[in-house]
Amino acid sequence: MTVSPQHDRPLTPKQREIRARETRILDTAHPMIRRGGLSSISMNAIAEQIGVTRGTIYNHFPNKEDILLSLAARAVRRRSRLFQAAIDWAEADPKCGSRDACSGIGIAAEVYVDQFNDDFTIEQAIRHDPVWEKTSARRRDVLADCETACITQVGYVIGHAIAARDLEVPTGATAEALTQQIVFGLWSLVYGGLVIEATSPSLPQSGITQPRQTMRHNCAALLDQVGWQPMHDPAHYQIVIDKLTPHLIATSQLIRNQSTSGEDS
Amino acid sequence: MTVSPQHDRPLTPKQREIRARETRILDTAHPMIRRGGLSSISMNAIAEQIGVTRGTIYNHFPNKEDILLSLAARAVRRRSRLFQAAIDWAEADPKCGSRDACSGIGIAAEVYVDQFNDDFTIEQAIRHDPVWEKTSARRRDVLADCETACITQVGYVIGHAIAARDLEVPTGATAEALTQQIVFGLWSLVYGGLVIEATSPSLPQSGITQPRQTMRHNCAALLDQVGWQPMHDPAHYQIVIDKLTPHLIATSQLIRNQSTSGEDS
DNA sequence: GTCATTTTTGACGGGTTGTCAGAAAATCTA
DNA sequence: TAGATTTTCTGACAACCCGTCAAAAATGAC
Repeated sequence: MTVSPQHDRPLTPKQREIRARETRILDTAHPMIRRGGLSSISMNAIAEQIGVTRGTIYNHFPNKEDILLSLAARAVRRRSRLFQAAIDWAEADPKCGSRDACSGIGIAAEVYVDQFNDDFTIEQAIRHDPVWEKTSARRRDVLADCETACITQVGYVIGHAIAARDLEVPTGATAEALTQQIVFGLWSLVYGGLVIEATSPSLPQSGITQPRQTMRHNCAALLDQVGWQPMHDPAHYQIVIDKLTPHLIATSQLIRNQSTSGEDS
Repeated sequence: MTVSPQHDRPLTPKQREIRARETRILDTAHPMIRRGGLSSISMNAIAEQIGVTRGTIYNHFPNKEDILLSLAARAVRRRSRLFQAAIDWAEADPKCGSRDACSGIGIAAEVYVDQFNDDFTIEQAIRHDPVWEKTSARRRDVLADCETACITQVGYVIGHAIAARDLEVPTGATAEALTQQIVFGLWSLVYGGLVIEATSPSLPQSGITQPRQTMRHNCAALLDQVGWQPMHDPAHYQIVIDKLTPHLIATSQLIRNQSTSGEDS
């Protein structure tokens, strides 16, 4: 917002500094979550840590909530890259079919929650109206686009499954309806399951002792129910998990190390 | 609103007033959500509205978060009563089997979100660590018990289904494992679906145009997959929805009007 | 080196939470 | 009923935090 739209002119040192600071703010805010929880993020603390006054931060973000929203957009981008890694991995292996790619995305979601737990926390935090209502519409749109991209990845896999005849569209139904059902089903099952696991202390008390395994089982049940070939084979599934998980963890490391720069808005 | 007369130890007028105030605080805080959102709840506002100083409120609750937690416990109790209404309704109708009772709980969850939307909001809000970490352990336990009660209701229905042979425990598996799978599956599907519906603006953009219908469809698919008899019949399901929903809405009205007193802790 | 422009500052006003010593009220006792 | 004791309430206080804005400082063009 403080940077004037200069396209051809080389950036002046000051402009460079300002642009870099946007990233620096986010890089500073993010690790605070791990150290002191979400509530430890404050304009004060961020400003102090990067050696600048609060007023300056407000030149970049209109409020704290918008910083959170930007962090959330980053988080979703990371998740999306993990999804893509799973898809690529499955497509590269001739032994893997479309269904494995789909399962792989589920595994990727699990790895994401484990490897980028703070990001997962952020994603949940920004949903809450005290946060949400203060955010700017522009950044909300950016986030929505990131999320749509994630959904699109799942849709892509489903589309390929239909094209490959692994998945039959029932007579009288449309591919869109089927896609909607699967996407929303898996989304609810995985997102809901992981949120419940992360935030419901009464889980073991309620007889849910193995949420992850149960979650996978339920996803498989859903895919079986819509007739996604090949049908669930626990042994094969376990092999996919065992081989894909380390790959995704390595990818996580890669993502984490990569510069967080790029478009932020 | 009036506490049942205690025989052994008559309450002094002052004690009565104090005890009643606990309820009054909650009754005052709750409607603030509808008016100004969650962020409009403040010790200041509550104290002012019931004609007392902030200090007095702190004699009842150690902080704002504990008030929210108490409201959440109330909320879960309301949901539980709605669940029970659905179960009772299904058991009273000879045309309804165990599976209808299970579906009924799902309908009840939908009605709960629609009729007690503020309560649903509260339930989500207290999960967030900035809130959660400030709450007292005692009240957290109370809440956990309320939630366990809800889960137990679902477990009860599943147990009856197994007993009635509507649901077969697969050879090599235990009833506990099957129950866990169904409970966690439905919980994730419904809770996740409703949270996504309520907080994800990118939903239509992502091709999810009918979240509720899709959600029901997926629940039915899950129950079909585990072989819960009778198998899904859209027509019959619709009849259950059409008859049960008004009943549950009426029950909601009843619950809403009923005194919110009782154990609060 | 000058001067217009951009950027940063830091003090200000308004809010919130939680505490606590002292005031007030209620209850008890004689 | 009057005083003593206990309980309860108060309101000021300290410590945060947020967002603004006029004035100061830095920048960079000429």
